[in-house]
Amino acid sequence: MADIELSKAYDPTEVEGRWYPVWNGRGYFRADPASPKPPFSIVLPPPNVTGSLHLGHALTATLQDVLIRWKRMSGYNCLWLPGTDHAGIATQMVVEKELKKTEKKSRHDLGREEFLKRVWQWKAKYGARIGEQHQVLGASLDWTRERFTLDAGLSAAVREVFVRLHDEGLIYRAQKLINWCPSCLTALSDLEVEHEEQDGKLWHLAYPVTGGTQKLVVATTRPETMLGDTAVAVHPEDPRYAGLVGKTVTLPLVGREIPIIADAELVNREFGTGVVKVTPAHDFNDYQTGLRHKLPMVSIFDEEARTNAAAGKYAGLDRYEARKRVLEDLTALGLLEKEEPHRLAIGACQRCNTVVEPRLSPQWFVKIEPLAKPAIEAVEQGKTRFYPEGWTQTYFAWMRNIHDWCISRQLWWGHQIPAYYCAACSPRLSNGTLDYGRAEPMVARAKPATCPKCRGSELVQDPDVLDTWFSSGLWPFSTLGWPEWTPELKAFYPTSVMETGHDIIFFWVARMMMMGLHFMQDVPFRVVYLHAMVRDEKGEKMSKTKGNVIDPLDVVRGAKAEALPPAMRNKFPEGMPAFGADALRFTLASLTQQGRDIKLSLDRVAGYKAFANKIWNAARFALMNLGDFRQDAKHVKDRPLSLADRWILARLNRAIRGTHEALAGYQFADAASTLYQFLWGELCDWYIELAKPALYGDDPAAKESTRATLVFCLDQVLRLLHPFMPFITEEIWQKLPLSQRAESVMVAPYPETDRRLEDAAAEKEMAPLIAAIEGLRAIRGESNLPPATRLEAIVQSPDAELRATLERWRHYLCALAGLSGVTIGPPGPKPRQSAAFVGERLEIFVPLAGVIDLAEERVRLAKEIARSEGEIASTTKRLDNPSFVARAPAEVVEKDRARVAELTARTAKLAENLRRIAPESSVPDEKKAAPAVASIVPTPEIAEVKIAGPMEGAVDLSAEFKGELAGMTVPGGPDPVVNEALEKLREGTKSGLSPTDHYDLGVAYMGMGLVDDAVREFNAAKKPAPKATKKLPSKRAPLPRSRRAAKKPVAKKKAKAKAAAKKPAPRKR
RNA sequence: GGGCGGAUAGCUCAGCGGUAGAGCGUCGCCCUUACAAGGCGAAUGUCACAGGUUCGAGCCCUGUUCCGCCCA
Repeated sequence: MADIELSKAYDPTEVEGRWYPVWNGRGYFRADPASPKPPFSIVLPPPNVTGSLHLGHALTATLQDVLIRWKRMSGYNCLWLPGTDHAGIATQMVVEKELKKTEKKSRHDLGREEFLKRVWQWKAKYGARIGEQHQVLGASLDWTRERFTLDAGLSAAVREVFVRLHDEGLIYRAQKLINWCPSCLTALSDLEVEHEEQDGKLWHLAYPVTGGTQKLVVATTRPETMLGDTAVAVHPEDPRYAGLVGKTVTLPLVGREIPIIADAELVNREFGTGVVKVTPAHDFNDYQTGLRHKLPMVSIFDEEARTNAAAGKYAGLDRYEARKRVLEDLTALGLLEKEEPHRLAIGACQRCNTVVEPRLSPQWFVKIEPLAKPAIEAVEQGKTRFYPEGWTQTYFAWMRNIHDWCISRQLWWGHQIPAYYCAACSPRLSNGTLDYGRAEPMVARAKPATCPKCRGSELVQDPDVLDTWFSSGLWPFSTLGWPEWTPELKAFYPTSVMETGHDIIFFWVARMMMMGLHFMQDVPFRVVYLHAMVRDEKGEKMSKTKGNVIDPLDVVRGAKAEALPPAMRNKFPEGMPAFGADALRFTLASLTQQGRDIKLSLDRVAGYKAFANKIWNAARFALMNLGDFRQDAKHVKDRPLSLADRWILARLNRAIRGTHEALAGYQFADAASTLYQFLWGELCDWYIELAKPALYGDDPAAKESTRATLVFCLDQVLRLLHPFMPFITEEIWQKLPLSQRAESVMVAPYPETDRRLEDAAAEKEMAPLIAAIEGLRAIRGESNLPPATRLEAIVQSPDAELRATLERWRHYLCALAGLSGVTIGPPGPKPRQSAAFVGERLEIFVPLAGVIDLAEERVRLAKEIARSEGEIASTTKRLDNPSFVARAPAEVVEKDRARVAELTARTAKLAENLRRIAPESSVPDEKKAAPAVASIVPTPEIAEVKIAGPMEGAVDLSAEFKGELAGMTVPGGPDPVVNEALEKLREGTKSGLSPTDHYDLGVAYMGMGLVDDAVREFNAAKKPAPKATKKLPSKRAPLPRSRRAAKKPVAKKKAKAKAAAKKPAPRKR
């Protein structure tokens, strides 16, 4: 296997292009309804057939593929069913626009049949693109079961549902007020209207009371609709208008006499004048009022929202023109009393953004309440669960307040309504065409042969089509063959998970719930996972006009600059690099923790591309060092393993557990982060480094165990990662010298936790090693020592067992910390002029005065001390509180006590070391070690008075402190170093301070707890002696003592170390 | 008007009672033969504001202010 060489850098484009056809060709994506394995199914939310994938689709594809691949590898019989939606209005509009552009024709020029032919052509041309894009993303969809909402089968299902609901009285036809788009010329459901608050006006119009001089003033935002007023309403208990109810007003401009009615529901006494005009044919509230009071309903607009004959002399105007004219004329008559600014919500068509016009027209409706009730109960009973949970309430709120659903659309592209009219006996309009509004529909699965009434044989189908969501509401079962009782339906309904964007919870999720329960007597899915909306990195919605749309395929395959939208071109003037599908998928999965928006930053994608490269190189390292190793049947734990081997296997087991738990809870980001952390933070950063001595060494047994461990870990982690990064994992996995290999990682079993891999002892043993290595690296890093400089270290520990451990693994220490040698022993004489690391139960010294920058080392130690003391202070404060000790759980108190003890010891050691590396001659004797700095802390009061913060600019420190320091005494004993420094300050030497002075001053500051100042002095001590004045760092003035104490300087351990060492449990949920 | 989500490091976000975290970015030192798409080290936070509960509060409660979404 030694011949296997990977290229140095991972090239996603080359690799990703190869695998999809292989997987698909081998039939891995195909579900088998006859399989004995437990089923797991997801139906892909069908994208618009003529559209192209955006990042929201990529997110959907990623999350679903993660679930599907995970379950497939876990032994489930997985069905992931792809398909597309005919998307009625959207598609028809696109094709109409194209038609206008290329042939300058409208759909009416072509006629219905010809136009539909064109749409089908369009579908044939672009429909395949969705599929191709999913393949680029690696989505393991079962293409043999691809569906389209207008397929014959699905259309049959739609007709069946329509007829059955109609027979059950749940679908009816009625003349009702509906939302109408005057541009799309169709009815819309409530959901397809988008409300937006705008600045508008409120006009006060005076209506003269009939037969008198009195006027009623109504307030309205739509004065033009007064032409269709059929009443004015007041509140029944409004004293202002008592006595007027029952009288009439004469509608200005029109001359119609209309009643004054009392209606407590419609009228809000506080709003406007307390008098409301009632236009039942053009306002939903007024419509209800009209029904309550049996008012006439006068429609004044035609289908394009232009005034019709009912508008009298105003007929033929656009609604806004009509408004203008009405206002002009009312003004002329002196009936416009007032005009004031007013915020109002405007409803606009979801598709074309035209302001919708409520319109009275005959439409088909679904009586929704009987369908909603079971859908509410199913969720209440937990038959379907929402993730994130919060959506449950949103779902309930909508479902409990639901209105009948207008399902007919005056479009051509869609499922034509299976209702038929007799051409012979149906009423006709004056122009001779059939009057569908009054005709009696016959609902049937197929066109009836004759009219049951007149025996006429010419029947015409209702020209309207159904709302697109009507057919998509059936998607979870219509795609499985319903109304036939197919094996697929039996095996895969209810589906396991519905994963989609939260924006269509009402449009789609709710309707699938209702339809599924009604026709399948069971919920359509057990779990609904609703993902956030993908936005650009600034949180802005992606839109073509903003030019910030990111095409997932550009991210995957890269794009030339000129092919990018403007915002992207700015970011990538040289063109967008190919990040690869794996990187995009991993990014999207990692971002799912965010709230309702996902801000996609391409920097993040770049980061995960680097991650892919990291994996690639880890594998490359392994393969280069495997020699002739081949995995055999022996379990990895049956080999003689090194500590590092045992440790990484234990960590692997935790990663397996973490991944499982995260996926089971739909915590995609947690799973991704667990894998990222394990692979990079543990396998690469630690294990591979620890493995090098063995791999490069001469011990064949050590080599063998290391190789076995490496291969085992890679095999397992590649499988774990496969659902997220299918391509790179397959590419590498194929190259591993495994004993029992499946054909592909995607059909290899998903790793399960294995008790044999657990090894708490190894983890515990590694902890001090890692701590020691990190300590040594910190010393090295702070002194800016190049890695080439080998160091000699002395480790002292009172713990014999720990000493033995270190002794045993001294080669790890040497290799990873860059040591030439290490002496391990019990606490004893400390080497002079050495850097020191104080860990738990061990101290490390690096006694190379010539190599290590002792000044840097002093700063480092000072900071360590400060942190330690800070934590001691806060913990002690807590322990000093009697109620804490009394009421807090014993283990918490005990933990705190232990922590204080540990930190106190640590501080003492650190302080001692700080003293021992004092510059010049102030190195004290080993025997007469001065007390730890902590013990000479002066009282805060003194410190507070003493140190005024250095101001900006040059300050003569000695002058500033002169006098102030004169009376200072340091309680806790005469520290010669501190006293000397203070002495010098008191003298106020004009020539400034020597490095030693600065150092001493630093020590003094430390003693006072003034960390910033101390650090500043230690830094100053590193520089050559200054001139007369000393420029202080102009950073910020130190905080007052009290504030600073509140700051919690805390010893921060790197998370890596934390994960690697003590804390055994990885982060959950 | 009702409801929901968000406000934590420069940026994007985890954390939801017991010592403030990650990724990216920043700074320093290194081209150490898996990886410079890299290694090692470092710095960085009045956890929006104001009250309250608690021995203890980003975390729970009550208000407030911003930002965003949904429904009427």
